[in-house]
Amino acid sequence: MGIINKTRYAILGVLHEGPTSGYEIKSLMGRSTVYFWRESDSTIYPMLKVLAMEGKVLPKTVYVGKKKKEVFSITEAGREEFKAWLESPTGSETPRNEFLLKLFFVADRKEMTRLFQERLEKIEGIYKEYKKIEERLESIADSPCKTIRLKALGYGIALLESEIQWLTNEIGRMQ
Amino acid sequence: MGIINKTRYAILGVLHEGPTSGYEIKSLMGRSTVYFWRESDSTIYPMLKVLAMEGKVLPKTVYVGKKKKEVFSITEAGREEFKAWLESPTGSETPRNEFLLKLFFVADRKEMTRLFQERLEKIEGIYKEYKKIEERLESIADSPCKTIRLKALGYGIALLESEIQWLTNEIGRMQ
DNA sequence: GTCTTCATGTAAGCCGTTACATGATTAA
DNA sequence: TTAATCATGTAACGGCTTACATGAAGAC
Repeated sequence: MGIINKTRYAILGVLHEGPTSGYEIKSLMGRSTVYFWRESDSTIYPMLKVLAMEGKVLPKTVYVGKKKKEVFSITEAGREEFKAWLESPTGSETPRNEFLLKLFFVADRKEMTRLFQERLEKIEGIYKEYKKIEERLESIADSPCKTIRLKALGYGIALLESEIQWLTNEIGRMQ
Repeated sequence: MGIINKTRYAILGVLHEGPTSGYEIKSLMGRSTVYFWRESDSTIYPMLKVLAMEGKVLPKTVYVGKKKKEVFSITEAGREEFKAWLESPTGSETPRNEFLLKLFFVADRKEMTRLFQERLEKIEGIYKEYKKIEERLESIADSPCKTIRLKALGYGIALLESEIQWLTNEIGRMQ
């Protein structure tokens, strides 16, 4: 029951900040939300059409030089739906974490250490990416949006840091 | 391509520790893996049949009193597949975290604080559950399995603790 | 001229959830 | 005797991923 598909909110969220084309949404997500919200290539264009039919977004054909683009802007109805989603209780993610599943079944310390090491390497990579994004964000001009984004990013970074610390500590102790 | 469906490993993992019926797997998962690996009601029985056809598990009809049960035990082939999975590189979870998506789009501090509060309440609930499970685990007899499970649980607890701390700190600062 | 990026889609197929179904046993 | 738990499934639908398709503009 109820709406399961949340691609619409991700799209409305991007459009909330200004008119954008499907392609731009795609590449923007590839640069920003990938780590916590990934959309497959093929989801965005059809969803934009659905949203347009529902009157939540307004399409407009725009020419950049000779290139044609469909640029979508959010409508009042779209804003309302987006706001309602933001304020609605957040559904829990479907708990499917393969790493934790393995951890649960692991039978000896050696295998556990290997799992921890693998995990550590992975999240250290993500941590570095986050730090890069943070640097880029810090270099742009001040704005309320910037402050909030930095806080959101800081949240992710803080969690990664404590995980890295725990894992490093544990791996060290096990050897 | 490749195998996406990991229900099989969750099942093999349970059977790895001893013969079990579909119903028992279901209820055991409901008590233990729910927080990081949820299987829907209807996935387990069909998967057991598939695994039986593949020769990874061996079904056996057992009577408990007058009650009929299908009890499955893992075969050598099943053990091998399970071990191969445990040792294979862990695929990253599909990143779809609605909370972080909202956090990314949130436009003002008030809404952000509300999000943090909602999140805090939720993970405090999970934290309590984890602590209960930990207590139960600590009370049973010592075994290598127990030590490892406790460690895995400790991992989850440590992460939750640092998240709770961060959120509490941040909410306090914002008011 | 060729490669990359921009730009927009369709189609097949698997995966998973929800709802639907059934029936026996045991505890209250 | 009624509710809960044990016990085992089927079917429909929607969501998401992968692969497939197409074509223009600009960079090198």
